[in-house]
Amino acid sequence: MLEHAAVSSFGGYDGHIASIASGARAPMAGDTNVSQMRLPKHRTVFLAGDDADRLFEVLSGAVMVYRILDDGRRQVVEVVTAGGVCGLSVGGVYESCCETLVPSVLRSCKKSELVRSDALRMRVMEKLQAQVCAMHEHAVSLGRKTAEERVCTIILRLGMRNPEGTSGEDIILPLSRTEIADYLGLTLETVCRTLTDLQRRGFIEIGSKRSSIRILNMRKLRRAACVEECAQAA
Amino acid sequence: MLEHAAVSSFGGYDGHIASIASGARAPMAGDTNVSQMRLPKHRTVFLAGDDADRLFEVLSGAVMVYRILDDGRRQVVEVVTAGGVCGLSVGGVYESCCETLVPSVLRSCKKSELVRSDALRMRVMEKLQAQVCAMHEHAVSLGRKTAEERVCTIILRLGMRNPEGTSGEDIILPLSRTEIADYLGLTLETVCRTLTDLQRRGFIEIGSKRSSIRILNMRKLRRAACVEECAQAA
DNA sequence: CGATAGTTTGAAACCACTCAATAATGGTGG
DNA sequence: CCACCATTATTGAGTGGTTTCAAACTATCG
Repeated sequence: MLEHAAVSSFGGYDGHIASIASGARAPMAGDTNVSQMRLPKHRTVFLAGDDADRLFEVLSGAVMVYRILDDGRRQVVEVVTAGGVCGLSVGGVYESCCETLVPSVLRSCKKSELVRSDALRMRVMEKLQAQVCAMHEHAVSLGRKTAEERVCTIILRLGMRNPEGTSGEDIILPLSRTEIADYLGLTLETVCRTLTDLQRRGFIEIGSKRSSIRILNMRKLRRAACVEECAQAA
Repeated sequence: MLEHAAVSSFGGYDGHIASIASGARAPMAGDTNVSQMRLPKHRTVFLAGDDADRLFEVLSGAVMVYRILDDGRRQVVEVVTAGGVCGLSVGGVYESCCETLVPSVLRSCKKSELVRSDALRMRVMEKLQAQVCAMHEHAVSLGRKTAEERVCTIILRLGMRNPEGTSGEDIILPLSRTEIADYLGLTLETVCRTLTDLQRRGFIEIGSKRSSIRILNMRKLRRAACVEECAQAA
């Protein structure tokens, strides 16, 4: 069935992980210095206001980090896939919420480990660098791109595993329309309309399962996304 | 004259540093592993496309990191003040441009130093954490806040050195209207109009030098900024 | 004191949002 | 397996906040 599937897209790779359902909240690893957990989709990893004593590494799957304003507006500030980290904070508590988008495996460790373990620190720092760069990209989208450019950009990013120019392979979106909207700073209606329009113009084809998208014309999509060619696959 | 002055605001503190004018571009530290430079305002530190072999620490002053799209749209993705770092990259070249906003002192080092020096790595990592959190805030502004909320937010941030609730002290903006606009994802006209409106309503007072602003009603400004109280001064 | 860059203000246009209704999907239980 | 329900997605019409284009105004510097 896999109504949600591989994410890779945002920088790592992924596999389908059967979820082991648990409570309504990710089991916190008490005082264990390092622990690993397998979470089903849409499981809260941490909430704004929680003690920010742990750092999380996404081993597989994907999570989103988001904030909610008093009046309910939500902004997904980061989508973290395999290879990324989350759970940073400046004060003693998390300032954002975090939940899985798809079944995911996370490793968490106490932040005090960062001071102790050189290997961990090295790893985290490299991931942080990549994530800062990704946030810059995101800021450009949010600040200066039109709705269409933003939607094209996220499609390209989610489809990045595809070989260059290989229009045609299906991309499974790990995000719902609402989540895409909250990530792109748009409304879900605008996201829908834009997707429909891109399909009408032959850029993409939306699958019958709405979470799958096929790129029909990579060149047009790239142009419409307004991204400078930069990141080449390692 | 100090038409541009203390920045502090974004997390560090600042002093006025007499600039030593040099060429049109910051002198690159050749192959020196670590070097320090004092730059006047509006000096380019690096450009998108440059070899990304160096990392920069802002010792005093402030810089902005920005991108320019093909059609000229610009987005300031980050304002880095004393204590912050810039110059990260995923590939071999910088993807953004960076220039000083005010006279600043920067220390740069070869990225290979990161692997070698444990102290440096530790320091950079901590700064990166804070900057990721700041980027999250910024993403909320760009994605979900109205023009007025964004402008109020940046004023508060630029005035953060002020003791809680001390409305009345002058804040010197290190950014021009255009730069504020490019940082907030707005046009300079909207920034102007919004500032004027905030003044008309008694939230702030704009100095005769347009780069200085006085907060008249901190409570109203906070409410209008739509920020949850979070970061308390250390 | 004139020139230039930066800022402010105005009027009209447009993109994205809001509100609202319909359609499709996915899961549940008979 | 199919009917039913809740959720998610799509489409439409009208509004509004921001942008765009244009013109004045103000500082700053030689």
